[in-house]
Amino acid sequence: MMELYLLRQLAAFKAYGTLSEAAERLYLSQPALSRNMRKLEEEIGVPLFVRSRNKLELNENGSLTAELAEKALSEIDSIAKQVRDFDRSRRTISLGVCAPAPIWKLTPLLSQLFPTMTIQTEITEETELLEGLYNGQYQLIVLHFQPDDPHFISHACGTEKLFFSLPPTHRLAKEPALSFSDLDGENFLLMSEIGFWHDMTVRKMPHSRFLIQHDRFTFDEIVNASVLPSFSTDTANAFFASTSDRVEIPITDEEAEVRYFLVCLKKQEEQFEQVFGVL
Amino acid sequence: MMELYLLRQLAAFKAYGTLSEAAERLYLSQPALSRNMRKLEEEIGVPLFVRSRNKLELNENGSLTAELAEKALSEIDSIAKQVRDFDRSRRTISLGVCAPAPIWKLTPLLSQLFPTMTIQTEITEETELLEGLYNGQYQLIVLHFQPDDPHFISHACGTEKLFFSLPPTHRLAKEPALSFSDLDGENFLLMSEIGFWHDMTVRKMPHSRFLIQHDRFTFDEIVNASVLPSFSTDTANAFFASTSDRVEIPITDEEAEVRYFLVCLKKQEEQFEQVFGVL
DNA sequence: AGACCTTACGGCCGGCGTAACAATA
DNA sequence: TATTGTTACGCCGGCCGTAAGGTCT
Repeated sequence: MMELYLLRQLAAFKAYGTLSEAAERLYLSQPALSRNMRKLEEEIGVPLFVRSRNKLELNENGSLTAELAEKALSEIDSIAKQVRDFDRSRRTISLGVCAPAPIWKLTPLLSQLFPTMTIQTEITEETELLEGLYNGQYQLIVLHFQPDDPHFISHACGTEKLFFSLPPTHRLAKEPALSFSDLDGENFLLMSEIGFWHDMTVRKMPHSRFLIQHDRFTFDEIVNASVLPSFSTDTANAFFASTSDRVEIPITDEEAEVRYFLVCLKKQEEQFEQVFGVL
Repeated sequence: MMELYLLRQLAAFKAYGTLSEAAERLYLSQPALSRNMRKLEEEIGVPLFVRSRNKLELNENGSLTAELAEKALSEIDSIAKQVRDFDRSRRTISLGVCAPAPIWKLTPLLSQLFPTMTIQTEITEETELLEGLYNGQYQLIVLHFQPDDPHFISHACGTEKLFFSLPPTHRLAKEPALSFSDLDGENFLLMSEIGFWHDMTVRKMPHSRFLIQHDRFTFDEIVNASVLPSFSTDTANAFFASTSDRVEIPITDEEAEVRYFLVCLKKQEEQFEQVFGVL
């Protein structure tokens, strides 16, 4: 009955070359290691070492054994990790979204409907979302359009409308509505991690520069303390009361208003039907 | 440090369904197994079982663990075998031949030149010999023709000439020479394990039947006690003095005399150059 | 009552460390 | 002399078995 500690010790001997060195690395006395290598040799029943009077080396059998041992050991050692990962994935709902807004509504909802599950969210781009839904990385995704893949099932889960957020002193602050092109060329303050909104604004205002802030608090402070234009959305305002004196001006381009769709694999429809029911 | 006996025990529990049954199969007390399954669970750190008051079942984590364990265990258990096989193959020269005669000369020769090696011989057919030489199953093969594959190196290693062996009373026993066709239709006594000679005689004498004997002693006795024709060869006669009163008549067909060639892989030429030198 | 799992307690075997020795460079 | 490997001896932790108890059918 091949014992694991012998294989570990053999692998260490192969790695470190001498019994003394290997024993030290293994936190083991050197005589113990010497004994155990003999034991392994006897157990397998063929010579694994060439023994000079005070030198020990692996022969071909020993090298082969050590290689096989390394492979088997790494497999054994990975078992616990694989099982833990599997367990965690079983207890986790991974939600991939194309923008932050859907998270604000869906996370509390999912937590309530699946109280034993951990809700994990990730903002990334469309292609990654679709791929991730296929390969099981996400159980649920939110897109800003309705996918037509028959393997998916989807349901509208809210809208979001983008506004310019201008200081009252801005030359266009009195306008009732504006288009992207009206402010194209001005520099904007922008949060990072806003999903597709980033790509959209960059695309619609190719002459503007966007000053990316990674920290929400910093962003708010700079917005209040500067005259740089920025963006806000109806959804964001509903969730986070803002104390700034900024003027919010609707954007007339049709891309400035999006409908979100919550999507899951058809074969997981049953698992999430409650969620779709509530929406 | 994942211990193997725990995985073995888990695999047994999966296989037999209850702790009691598994413990019995493992020659282990049932409480010990119960304890150990708990220990494994704690070591991995996630629940592996669903525990009713007096029932224990694997949950999904447990099933996964058991599967991974089975795989890893079979790998571990095969290590010793793999190493023993490797060691044996290292100490063995496998010689594949197309007929028995070359064995008689080559086996003693190889034993003498490689006194620490075991010489293993096998009679099989041409295609297997060539394939076996390629894939390492044989280090040396003997064919009855010279192969032209550039990966091989070959050297003539003797000839063998086939004779009819007829009782003195046979109607053709006085002929100085005969061809296969002269005796086609008669029933022959034939040894098994004679390699290509079997196919050749069957092919050259399609109307004859061949009475196959697997035992040499039986064959000799029947030859002496019957009037059935059989075969002999010059090489066989040189190695094994025969006491029968049979008449040996040369066979005129050109296929009745063959030249043998010893073949090895070119890249192993060095290892066997002594052998080729002696031939 | 019988089958199953769990907890508690004590024994024992196996792997380890210390010590002492032999050989090489 | 310093380093390496081997042999001898006694300790101790961990795994096991027995015994006893609880739950379900």
